[in-house]
Amino acid sequence: MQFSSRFTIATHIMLCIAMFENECKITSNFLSNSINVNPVVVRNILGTLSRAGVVEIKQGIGGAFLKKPAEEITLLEIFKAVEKEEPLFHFHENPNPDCPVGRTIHSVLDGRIEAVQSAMENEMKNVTLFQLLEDTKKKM
Amino acid sequence: MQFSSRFTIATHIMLCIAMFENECKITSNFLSNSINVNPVVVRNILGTLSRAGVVEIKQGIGGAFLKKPAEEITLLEIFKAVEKEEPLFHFHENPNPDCPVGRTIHSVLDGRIEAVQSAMENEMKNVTLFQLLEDTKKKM
DNA sequence: TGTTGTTGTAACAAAGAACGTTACAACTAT
DNA sequence: ATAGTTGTAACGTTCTTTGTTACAACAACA
Repeated sequence: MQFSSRFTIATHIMLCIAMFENECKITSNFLSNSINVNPVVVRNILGTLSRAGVVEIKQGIGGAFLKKPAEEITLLEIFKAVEKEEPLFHFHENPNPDCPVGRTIHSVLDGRIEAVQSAMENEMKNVTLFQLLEDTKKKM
Repeated sequence: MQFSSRFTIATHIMLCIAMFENECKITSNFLSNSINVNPVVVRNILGTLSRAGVVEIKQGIGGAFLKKPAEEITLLEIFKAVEKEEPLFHFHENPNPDCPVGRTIHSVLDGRIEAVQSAMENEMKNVTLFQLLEDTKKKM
């Protein structure tokens, strides 16, 4: 199991916008060239980022811009924009209620699973686009 | 994206063994009845748990047993037994080395991604089968 | 007003993963 | 030998991911 590459692509998109929005027009072609992926893939992901309220896209004329300061955009926001809102773990659906374990497995495990998911999300919440931008500038 | 139900099924299996191994013979049929899933699915997962060294299976005669005390078996061990060893996030493969962002995106993001994965794994490492067993007994 | 460069989206295809199922060889106590 | 198991191969179905073509809708601008 792996998260789809939508997340790393979306992060790449956000970084490019943050880095270049004042230098040139960021079109889906520009982005697809940096990411090396089909422009339609970029446009779709860009669309979800726009609906999530982190970027603004100029229709017709073209161009993408951050809708918030990079300091206020976290990895978690990007992640949630491109991943379906669903529990991280797929639970088997119909454990047998006649078995003591089957009857209780959900209530025993649900909290633990949520804790795992929270741990993951908290880690992502602590990383901002601004930090990634600084890291990128340092490595350029 | 979701982790496959193999993980919750495997945990269900481990809990059943821990709970009943001294009371009755734990066969794939017994387990499939509690979990409500095909016996072959159980046998496959039981096989990976056995290869991971957490259970022992009696061939021919049948029956599954814990190979370590429940206190020493963590959710992480169960998780790793049933999930492929691969990075949690699928990175887009060929970012453009001629773009400053494309050139550095890997080195900027890899560490952050590992931190997310570690956060998840640490959370799982802190839960033992023994704790789940106690929780189950309380709720019975 | 027509042209040009965009975005948004539908439609399709290929590949892989998840899950369920049948079938059967191999094994072991009795 | 029999009966109850496990191990595993072989399918089939469904869903997700990823890439692709095609084209309508849109907005600046000559």
